[in-house]
Amino acid sequence: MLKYVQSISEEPIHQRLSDLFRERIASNDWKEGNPLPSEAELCAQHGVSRGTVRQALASLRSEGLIAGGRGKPPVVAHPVPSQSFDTFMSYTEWAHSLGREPGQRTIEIARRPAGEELAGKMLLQTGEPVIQVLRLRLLDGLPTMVERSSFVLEAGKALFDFDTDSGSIFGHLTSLGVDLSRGKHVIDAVGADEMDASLLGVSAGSPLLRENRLTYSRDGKILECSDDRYLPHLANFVIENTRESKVALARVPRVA
Amino acid sequence: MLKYVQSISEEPIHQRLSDLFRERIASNDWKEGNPLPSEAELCAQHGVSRGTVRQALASLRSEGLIAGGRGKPPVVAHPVPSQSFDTFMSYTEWAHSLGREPGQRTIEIARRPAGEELAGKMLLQTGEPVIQVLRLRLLDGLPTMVERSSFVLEAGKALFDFDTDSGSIFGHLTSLGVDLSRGKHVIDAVGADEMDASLLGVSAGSPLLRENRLTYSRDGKILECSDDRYLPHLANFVIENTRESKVALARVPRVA
DNA sequence: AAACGAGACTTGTCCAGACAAGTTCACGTA
DNA sequence: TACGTGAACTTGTCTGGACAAGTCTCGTTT
Repeated sequence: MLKYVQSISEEPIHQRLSDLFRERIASNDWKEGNPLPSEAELCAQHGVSRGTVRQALASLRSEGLIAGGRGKPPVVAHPVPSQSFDTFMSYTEWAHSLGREPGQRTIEIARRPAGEELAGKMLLQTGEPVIQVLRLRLLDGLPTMVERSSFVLEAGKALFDFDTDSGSIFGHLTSLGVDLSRGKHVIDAVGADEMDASLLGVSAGSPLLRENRLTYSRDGKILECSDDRYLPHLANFVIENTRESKVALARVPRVA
Repeated sequence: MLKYVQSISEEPIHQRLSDLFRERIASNDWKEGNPLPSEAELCAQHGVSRGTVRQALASLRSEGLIAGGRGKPPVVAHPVPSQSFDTFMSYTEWAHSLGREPGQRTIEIARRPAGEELAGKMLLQTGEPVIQVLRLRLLDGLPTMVERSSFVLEAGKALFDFDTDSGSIFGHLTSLGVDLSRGKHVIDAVGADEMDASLLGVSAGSPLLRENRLTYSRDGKILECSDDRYLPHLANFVIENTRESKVALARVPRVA
């Protein structure tokens, strides 16, 4: 623990403190429902002023890790399991975080002009070239998801000299400095088409869980549009929400 | 605006300020991408110290409404549309927020002992009585979703003297003081069974979007377990996440 | 034994000041 | 004209203090 704190000691104190507190909660050192030490104690223990301690606690509070009221010490709240941005955005990261082995079989990678529908989704001109990748994704060797990704040229051109069978496109792009920083995910259900059926080993028309994803850069440019179809008995989505802390999610009607 | 601030003037200053700023962003008075006034200006305008202004801004920052870095003034961030807890939890609230007309046809309401599977989900003893409601939900008169809800006795007994055809169970329970304050939603896809098919007017086996919901009280007790099946061309789920602000959501593997 | 109340303790709120670190812009120089 | 340099400005960080408001404990009173 100390090692960690020291290794990043350029970070501001309040952030080191909140990281430390987060870790204590995660490691069950501070147990759910138990009260935290008082602010005065924390000040003395770490040799900082009350404002700094409060700044660290405010960070935890905004994440919903602690809750409490005036007069009584804050208590460790019910932990809402939440995946990091990388884990949620990247299939490979996700599988690794579960201790499973991700895999993929690239069916095709192509450069072609965007059709009308795709161009509309990605806010491109119809006919603008995009890079399209069709892959079957595996989990511990078993077919789990069919991925149809379309990249804008700027992001996708880096894929031709990348072995798409070898791993994470998300990770590869990130390591190249492409800043994928926002995702919008529309989740619905769809019947398997002929391609889905043969790849996933189910019969045509059987229900699949579909995630339509748009990935944005920091400045709001759309970089990727994806249609991922999961075997519903193999993967699904979990959302937790509470009255106190707002969560960015929505159930929306789909226009015909 | 002033009226509003005055009417709740018992609230702390930093909260009134953040409410005011939130409103300015919502009303497009402060436009997306534009920088906010400097902290010094805000202090002078409202006659408060910098700490208080910063406390208000920190609140907006934690909600992802503003973003910015050291040296330059914070800018209004891309608004991530997010539904309130009530709107996400209650079908009736949801429809109303869209300006649509919600409806429901109660197929049955019954008290029966919980089966093994349900008892496991709700952490009850097998055979403990639960109240089960089966309803077809409509949107502007059109069948949209089949809802299978099971309530623990404590919450469900209030439903027998409630006309389940008349509106929101969530709203009714809330008005009775039942504190539904947390939800866990597992989203997957499933083929329509005979009952779903006849109610929704589709053929058996066609793909439906399923939400398995557990509703908790403030102190962590499970009050409701629901299996909602949507016509996927009529409703789906949207999740937005960014690298900066964490979101409570997860994609999880489903154990066989 | 139960109810009440004073006081200690804790958190919430707000202020004023100081320095560090980054940005912006105008001015002077090459 | 193009380029750096530096001052002014802005936000981030941290401190110390003060009072308000709520909680808890324990001793006293009923």
